[in-house]
Amino acid sequence: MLTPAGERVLTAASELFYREGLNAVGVAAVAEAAGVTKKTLYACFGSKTELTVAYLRRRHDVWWAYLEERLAEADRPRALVVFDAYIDHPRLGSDRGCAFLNAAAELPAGHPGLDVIRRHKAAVRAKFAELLREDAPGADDPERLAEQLFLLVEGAVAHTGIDGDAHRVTLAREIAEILMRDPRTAGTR
Amino acid sequence: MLTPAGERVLTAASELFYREGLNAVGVAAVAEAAGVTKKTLYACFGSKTELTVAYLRRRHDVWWAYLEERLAEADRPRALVVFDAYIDHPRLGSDRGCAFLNAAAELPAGHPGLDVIRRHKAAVRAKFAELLREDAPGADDPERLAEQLFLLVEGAVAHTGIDGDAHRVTLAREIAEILMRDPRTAGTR
DNA sequence: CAATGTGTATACCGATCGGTATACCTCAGG
DNA sequence: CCTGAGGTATACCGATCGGTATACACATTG
Repeated sequence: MLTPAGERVLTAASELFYREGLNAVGVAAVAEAAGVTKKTLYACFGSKTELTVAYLRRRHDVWWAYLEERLAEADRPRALVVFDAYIDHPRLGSDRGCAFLNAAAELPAGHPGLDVIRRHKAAVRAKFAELLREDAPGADDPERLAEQLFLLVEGAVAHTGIDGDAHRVTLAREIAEILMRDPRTAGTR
Repeated sequence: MLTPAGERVLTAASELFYREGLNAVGVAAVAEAAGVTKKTLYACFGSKTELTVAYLRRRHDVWWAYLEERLAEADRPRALVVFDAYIDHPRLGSDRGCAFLNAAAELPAGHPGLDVIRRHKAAVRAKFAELLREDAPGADDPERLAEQLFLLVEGAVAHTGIDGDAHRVTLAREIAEILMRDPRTAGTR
């Protein structure tokens, strides 16, 4: 469990890390933004590496909870809801693109944050497969279609950081619609 | 024109910036890798910002020349060659993903390198449109299909950095093939 | 009451950051 | 011959990096 001060540190870190980048933000800046001393920051997180991991985990948890919420009230087929969740999450900024792809671009090999990122991406991909299996039990190759949808959404959010808006996610959603309608997407010919 | 020493600096910077990230590599490390003093580096490039811009420009030029080379000897439709160029460029590393997306994740707002990145991406997108127009003059909406193919390749190379290999580019190529074959991809219904 | 945990404030550590200064070398071209 | 461009080597600058040390305040809780 995080102390109240630790919670403020994590909130400030999430904001700064996403907006400025991991390497561009020092622990002193995080502490000051949280209204906390460096000592408190290190008492709660131990190191910048662990704070980075906590930031990525929190980001995943928040987005995932929102996704599940949207999925619960959606009608079939639900796979497209994943795109919607990327487009209009109310609290997570999107103008700087995907926080996980951005972090992956900065983290050195072996950084524990990379595992969090890979697990997040694997979870999204697995969710696509789960939704496709449940909503269209007779589909040719749901695993393969899941991989395709995953690729689409990845590409869209990747470019969101350069564009400054999420219009390509909408485009990706349209392509996804086509793929889900067309039996040939399974790659059987 | 660059002096021989300047050329070595740019080569070393390209390698290091791509492998380690822009913010993780200091000018001293670049100079040492190039076998050059910092003074020479600054005589040639003036600042790390300008060196970064030169790195991005060079990266675009090298890849673009390779793309044109592949396109010249390809048969129609040539749009898929863009995917191939991403998959197997012999000299540019691909295990760290797209150098431009990675750089965009690190550069602060207002950095001149961002313009180089946007121009690079716009050039790729325009090349798709050009190829589609020339190879399939009767197509419904080549601009829209170009946008879709662009999105696919962007997504694939974005994830290449996390995967460590380019297998998703191959997947994107397969989806592109489907889209190019199907008249519905123009989004007319 | 005392003790523990959570916090503040401040100063410090060695290392590295981007960038500059001084002094010397070397070699091609007028 | 000699000048100037393109180098090298080294030392330095103030700022910031991640991380630690010392000392004090204020609660809750046993």
